[in-house]
Amino acid sequence: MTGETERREAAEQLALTLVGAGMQRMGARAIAAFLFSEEESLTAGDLAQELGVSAGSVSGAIKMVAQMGLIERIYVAGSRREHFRMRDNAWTTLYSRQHSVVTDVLDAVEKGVGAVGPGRAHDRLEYMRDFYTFLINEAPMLVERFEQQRRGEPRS
Amino acid sequence: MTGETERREAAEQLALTLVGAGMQRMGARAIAAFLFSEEESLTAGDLAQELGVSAGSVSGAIKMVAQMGLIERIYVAGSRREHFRMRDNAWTTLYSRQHSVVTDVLDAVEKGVGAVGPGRAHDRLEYMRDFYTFLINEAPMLVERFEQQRRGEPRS
DNA sequence: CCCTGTCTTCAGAAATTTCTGAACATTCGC
DNA sequence: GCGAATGTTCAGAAATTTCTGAAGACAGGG
Repeated sequence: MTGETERREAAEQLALTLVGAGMQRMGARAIAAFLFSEEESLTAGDLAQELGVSAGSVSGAIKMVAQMGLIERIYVAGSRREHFRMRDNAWTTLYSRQHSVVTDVLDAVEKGVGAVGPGRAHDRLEYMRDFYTFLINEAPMLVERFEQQRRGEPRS
Repeated sequence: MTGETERREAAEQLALTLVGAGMQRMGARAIAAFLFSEEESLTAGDLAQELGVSAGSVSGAIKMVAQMGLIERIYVAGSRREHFRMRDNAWTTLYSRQHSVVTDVLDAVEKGVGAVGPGRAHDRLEYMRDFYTFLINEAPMLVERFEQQRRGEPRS
């Protein structure tokens, strides 16, 4: 049975790598806390205590990760607080959502294709457009395939 | 025939969306400049002029995008300057490289799996590990598939 | 060897992001 | 409706990132 300290350190370590991957600090710490928690759900107060930060920071972090689709609110009878838990499909959802940023890029590329005449730049832009379009089309199938595969071999 | 101003604006616009996608500002502006350039290659000086920034900034930006595998140095006879050009497979390369950050995350998750006993946290960590492992395995095939498909229908 | 053109490094300035804390809003039980 | 518990907002402080400019390193021609 491993210690509480070790668990927290592993959580902080994961948060750091998520920051390295582009996520914002407090959001990363929050999602790591959810991921590593043995509780069914956490409240804003729980998080503030676990992370040692102000209520304001927690409010912002929760809004962010909820917006990303990683956590959801659940209703707990007899509690006035807002309880949140990590969604089961959080990571596949996150992967699918990257699409919104990819479509933004794609829009900008399309504008570029329209803004330059034939030539090297035009060719490069077309290539980029084609690849990102391909990714957007393929991602849902990829996720689907993962879920099927996982259903196939349910437990380790 | 579209104007120079329009081309620059489209480039800056794309740079901004890349920043939104997590890339650093000057690196994004540099890669956009390469993408939109009609020249075969650009030098640090060209970039400094095109972007209106200092030589120091350009040096850092070039190092960054070269490190990402998006541009490569080419040797131009009779020129003492270092010429760079965007690699043909820049975007597929970039996609494949994301793996290094994904593997970092994966390492942290592995540590987490080891650090918690059986329970909810353990299950969540395993799920996350399985999904990211799946992605890492699938990505090369995805890129391969794109390239094959593109070879099939060469030009629009 | 020196000189010139080119690129890199790095300390500090500037800009941006992130966090806090306190005031305010909301909700629910009574 | 009132009061207590909980959550949100926002202005400013703190921390971090990014850019610049000047000094220095390096390479090649003469």
